[in-house]
Amino acid sequence: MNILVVDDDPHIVRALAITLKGQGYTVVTATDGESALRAAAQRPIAVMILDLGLPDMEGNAVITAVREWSAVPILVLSARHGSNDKVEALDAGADDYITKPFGLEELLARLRALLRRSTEPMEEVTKVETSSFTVDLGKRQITKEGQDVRMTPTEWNILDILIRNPDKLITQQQLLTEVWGPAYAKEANYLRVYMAQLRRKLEKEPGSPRHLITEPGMGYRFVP
Amino acid sequence: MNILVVDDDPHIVRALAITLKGQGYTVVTATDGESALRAAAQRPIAVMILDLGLPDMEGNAVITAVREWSAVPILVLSARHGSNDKVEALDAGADDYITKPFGLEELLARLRALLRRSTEPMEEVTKVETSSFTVDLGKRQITKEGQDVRMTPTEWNILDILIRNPDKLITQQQLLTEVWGPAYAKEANYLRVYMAQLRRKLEKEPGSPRHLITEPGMGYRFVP
DNA sequence: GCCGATCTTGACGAATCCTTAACGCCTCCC
DNA sequence: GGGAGGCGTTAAGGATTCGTCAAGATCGGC
Repeated sequence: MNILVVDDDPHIVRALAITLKGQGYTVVTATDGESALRAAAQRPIAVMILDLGLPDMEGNAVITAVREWSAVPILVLSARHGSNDKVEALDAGADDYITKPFGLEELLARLRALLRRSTEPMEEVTKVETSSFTVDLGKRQITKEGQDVRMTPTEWNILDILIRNPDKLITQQQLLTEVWGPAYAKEANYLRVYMAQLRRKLEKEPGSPRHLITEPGMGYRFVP
Repeated sequence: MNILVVDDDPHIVRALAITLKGQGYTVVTATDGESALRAAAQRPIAVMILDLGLPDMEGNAVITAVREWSAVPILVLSARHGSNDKVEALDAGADDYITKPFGLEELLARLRALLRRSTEPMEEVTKVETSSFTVDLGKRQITKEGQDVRMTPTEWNILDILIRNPDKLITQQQLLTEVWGPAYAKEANYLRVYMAQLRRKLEKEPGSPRHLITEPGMGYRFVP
């Protein structure tokens, strides 16, 4: 998680960097607008913390330039309390505005709020492809030879667990307790029935499965 | 664009409402936590402006309750300047925090920043066409065989969610909580009634739908 | 205060899914 | 070689869910 800190005062940059690193973030720094824009272009940035009093560029110009091509959240630091400055920065594309001097805790909390919102819409890229079928975990959609394959809730539950743990052995008890509840931990019959159905729907040769593998005496395994 | 204003002081509510309406927003108001939650569940809210000094509930409790089922941006107003209050509110799920007294211009600018970010990721999927009907999300207009089709608010809410997620399975709970609020998560009856109405209005053969598909036991899916 | 539109609620066959049992195959071990 | 246990397959019943209809309740506008 890269955080870009831009401030012309090296002391502030260093202090912020230490604090942020202590929180587990990776920190990238810049002391002027030019290098800030370059740094932002070089690597993926999760949040940009931007001081408005830069030597080479008007602060709002930096915001506008970044917004030309990126939607990265921008948190503005400024020594100016004027309402006008805030409005201009926010309307230029900033997401938040704190006036110096600020509390570190507040800065971190606002940072978390921004990160929460920006990483939330990041839907997990959950598309798994095998030689005979494709599964889109997000859409809950399965395709086999161009055709959509329908799944019942129980079938989907089982498949979901197996696919989210590729190549990993899932014991029968794990599957049973996850899908049916702990009370059914010994109903291994259910698994046989449903694994057979899954194979009939997904495998090219259900008789000799290549992706939904049985580990005799142990459990099942999904092999992409 | 609905904005929900929550404050126990009627003067502030009225002043804010007038200002916001002047900006072209639609304003919904509440003076305590209970009614705020109810109001938020009743209709789609674009932003929630929340005062923390409510008579019936702890302010952060309101935030937590809303976050149970909605990602709506929350802007907190508070008379308390303490850093701790800010951190707690932000970590509870608020997106921004302004201390009273505040400048109206700043409030509006922060509001714009929140709206920009929450509506930005909304892909411009404004027009969807299928073999039997056309939907214009922006104009809220539906055409079937040259004829305009009328939708009730609830019908539209459901259709809107489904169409904005083409091919994606939407759970019954998702639909119920998004349209009716989290308290109705088990009223699967409603969905059956409304899905039948949507099909009667949109599908060529409502008996065997081709675009509004049921996934038994799970939910519904819109297939273009 | 009335009327129309919309939303809620209940009930009923129909479709779908889950459970259960039976049978045959295979492997492993005695 | 035979038996036991685990596994795959199939089919039928019972349980759950779905689609449909209609009537009562609620809301909003005139």
